[in-house]
Amino acid sequence: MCGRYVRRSDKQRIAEHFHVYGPSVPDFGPSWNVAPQTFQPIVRLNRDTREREIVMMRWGLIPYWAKGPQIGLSTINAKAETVATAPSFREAFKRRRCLVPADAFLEWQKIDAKTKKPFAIALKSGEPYGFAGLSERWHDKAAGAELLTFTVITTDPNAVVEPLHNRMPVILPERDYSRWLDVDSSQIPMDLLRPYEADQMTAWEVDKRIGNVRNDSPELLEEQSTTPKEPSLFDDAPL
DNA sequence: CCAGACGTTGTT
DNA sequence: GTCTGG
DNA sequence: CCAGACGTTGTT
DNA sequence: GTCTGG
Repeated sequence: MCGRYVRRSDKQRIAEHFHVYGPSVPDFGPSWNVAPQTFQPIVRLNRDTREREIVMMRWGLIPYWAKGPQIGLSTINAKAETVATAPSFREAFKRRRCLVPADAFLEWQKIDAKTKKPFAIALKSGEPYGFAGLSERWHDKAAGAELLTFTVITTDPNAVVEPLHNRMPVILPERDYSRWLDVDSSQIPMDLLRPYEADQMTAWEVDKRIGNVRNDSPELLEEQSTTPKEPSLFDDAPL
């Protein structure tokens, strides 16, 4: 599964990698430990211009029909096996596919009942990558505002992840970005929902304190962009 | 997903 | 053990 | 017909 | 909004 990830790319780097050229959200810095319920940048097609754009959304998808935001606490992931038919995801899968920029995802390997080791999994190339994501717009009647949320699709682990965990996020190769984002097409890109090529990935154990890093709240994003506090997460990365 | 709290009364 | 906040 | 769920992971 | 269970 994917309950945490690393995004060391700032807005500029993301715009370059995902070829986003148009107007976009305010600047933001990296997040070294992205947690559910925080606002993160995603890439999607602008509904009017059909150009790629970066939008900030909250992690934990709330279907447009939800009566309350509660369901968003358990929809940080969507299973590839059921995403086309599940009531909470099927409409978004057809019409609101997006890419979630990341540089690594974190998995805690279970050693025994009370011990677990955190690992980071990234591309050997060190390039950023995109999770296959879905987004929704939910009308919060209480707050009288629209809330944008997203989820990350999961699939079976590849050979790199299998020793660590029984699920992994769907990561899309660059060549498939366009097809995934093209929500106008009547062709549903189901074939893209598969484990990433293991030969191109690497995993390494990270410091236990990764779980204590709290530098990705919306309030801190602006501060981070000027004074980033970078944990040594990538120091040992065999990239 | 993890980390951290897990309580009450009264006062602002 | 279980819930909440991030 | 209405009421209630709609989700994932991991743990028991 | 739509499906399932009763």
